[in-house]
Amino acid sequence: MTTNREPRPGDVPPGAALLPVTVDVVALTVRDDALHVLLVERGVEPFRGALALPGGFVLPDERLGEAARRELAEETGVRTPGHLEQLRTYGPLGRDPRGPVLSVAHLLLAPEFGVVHAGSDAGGAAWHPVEHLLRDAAGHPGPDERTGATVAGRRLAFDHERILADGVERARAKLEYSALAAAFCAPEFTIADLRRVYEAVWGVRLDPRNFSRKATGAVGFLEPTGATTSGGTGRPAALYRAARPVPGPVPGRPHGQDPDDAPASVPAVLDPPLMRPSR
Amino acid sequence: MTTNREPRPGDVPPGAALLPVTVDVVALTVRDDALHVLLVERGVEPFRGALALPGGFVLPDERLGEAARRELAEETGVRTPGHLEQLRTYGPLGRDPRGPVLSVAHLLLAPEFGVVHAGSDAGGAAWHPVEHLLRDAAGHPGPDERTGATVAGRRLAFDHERILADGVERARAKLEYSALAAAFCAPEFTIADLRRVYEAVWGVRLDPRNFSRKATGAVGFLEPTGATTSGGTGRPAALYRAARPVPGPVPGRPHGQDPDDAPASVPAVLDPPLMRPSR
DNA sequence: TCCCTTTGTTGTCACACTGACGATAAAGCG
DNA sequence: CGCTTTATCGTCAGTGTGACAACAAAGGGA
Repeated sequence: MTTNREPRPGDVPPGAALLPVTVDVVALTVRDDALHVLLVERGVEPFRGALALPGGFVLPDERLGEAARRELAEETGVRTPGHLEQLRTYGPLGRDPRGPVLSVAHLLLAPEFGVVHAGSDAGGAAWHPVEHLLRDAAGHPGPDERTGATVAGRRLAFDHERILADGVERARAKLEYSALAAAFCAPEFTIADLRRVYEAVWGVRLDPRNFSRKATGAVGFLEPTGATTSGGTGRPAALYRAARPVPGPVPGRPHGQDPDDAPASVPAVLDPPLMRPSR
Repeated sequence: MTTNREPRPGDVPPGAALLPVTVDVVALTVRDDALHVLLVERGVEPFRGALALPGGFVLPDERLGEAARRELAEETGVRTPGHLEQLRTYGPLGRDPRGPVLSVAHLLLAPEFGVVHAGSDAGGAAWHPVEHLLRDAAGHPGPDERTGATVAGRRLAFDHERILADGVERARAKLEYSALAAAFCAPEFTIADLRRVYEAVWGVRLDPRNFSRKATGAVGFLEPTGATTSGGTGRPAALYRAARPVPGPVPGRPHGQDPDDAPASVPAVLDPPLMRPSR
């Protein structure tokens, strides 16, 4: 619909700023019943050696969502699955010692994927439990306080701690009123798998009986496959997959879609919502 | 915490894009029991003569929220009141015929304010009913279909129609679980004033008796002043003001704050939420 | 002055949803 | 074959909700 050429100086009023733009990705997954975030160790200044969200500069003629997927692929070595959406824009002042930089943060919710290789300017990507990284910010109290503390107070580069907090809060909120929890699961999953996702993201324990009633009762959420699990301990569980989003736009309700982002794999609105406890 | 100098070419990797960045503002108010948006008529190409959201290029050493307030002031002639928050970032491709431009959209919820003068590059700002501007996008059906249609199909410049739709949807959603409806009202208001805000934004009719029960029952929402209205027709109504936000951060719940944005006048989370009907 | 209209506020009631928890079903394991 | 483990169904009291009756408190006109 329009040309994709470089902006010419004549297009922009004199005095307007031309800003370097980066994308940073809060990639979340559920691993060992705990919420984890993908972090890289910075190999260049500033913040060399510190942990940071994967990300980097947007290239010319590149869309924001493309840039996020590309940076993620470059720094993990794999083409990442999952649901990607824009989170919020930070800056341009007071966040990078090199000068004004605008960062468009994105949020990725995905089943756990293996990290293959260390990128060019980052010393390896790895999953880190978010609980240890958000001790001071207005996070949840946490289910249990371990005595043998790990790397509790490790600080992230730039303003990435705040971006992480915003991303986690967005994920927690979205589980309430959207079907996005399935983005953390394999294509087929049990109600218990889904419940463990909610428990890990919210940091609470949920009653399996009440959760099953609400999850299967919500319209447009789950679709039984007919198959069941086998081989594990205990009674086999029915397998479900995420329900396909409704074809036409719902009249009264929002669609919860980001048309600019990647074609969403798990969208739609949850009705009735699954609210967080302790209201 | 850092220097505010211009980015030097050496700071940015070769190949990274320097992008012009604009802010656009979806300024919403309730006027005559209908949701209105502030639009300007463009005085320069592209889209000269078309209606557009107020906005413009970010200046160097300027924060995003500051730029939004400044552009609003330049194009309306008044220092705008109300709650300002970041909405979403659009672009950089396919939205401006002059080339790639990043737009960080903002949302302003405010009581109606008079527009004073036409800005330098905009031919006058004015309030426009949103209902006429969002006929095709997944908007609500609308309370009644007038026969004598006004400027129903008028198209907005750039991708501003989509930004407007996103802003309206954000406002509709936020009324459910936040105390932001008071941002549309004068400092002191009645329950009926507040109900008319909800009815205008959601495009529905609400039962005054049930609404009164829920609004006064929600914690951290309303604070009675003790005074009542007088002079109008009917029984006088009690006056309220928005409750002050809680001092410390709530442990379990998000604060709903945007620390980068202007010091919010009306924040906090609504408990229990006031849900939109027709679930 | 006395209705009458208008608007705000309190109450009532049936229904749906929720959390707590008992009971049952269906596997593997010794 | 009981025992453990996990999944699933039922029950029941408490609570929020929509629909609606009833009452309260002003102004306006005959």
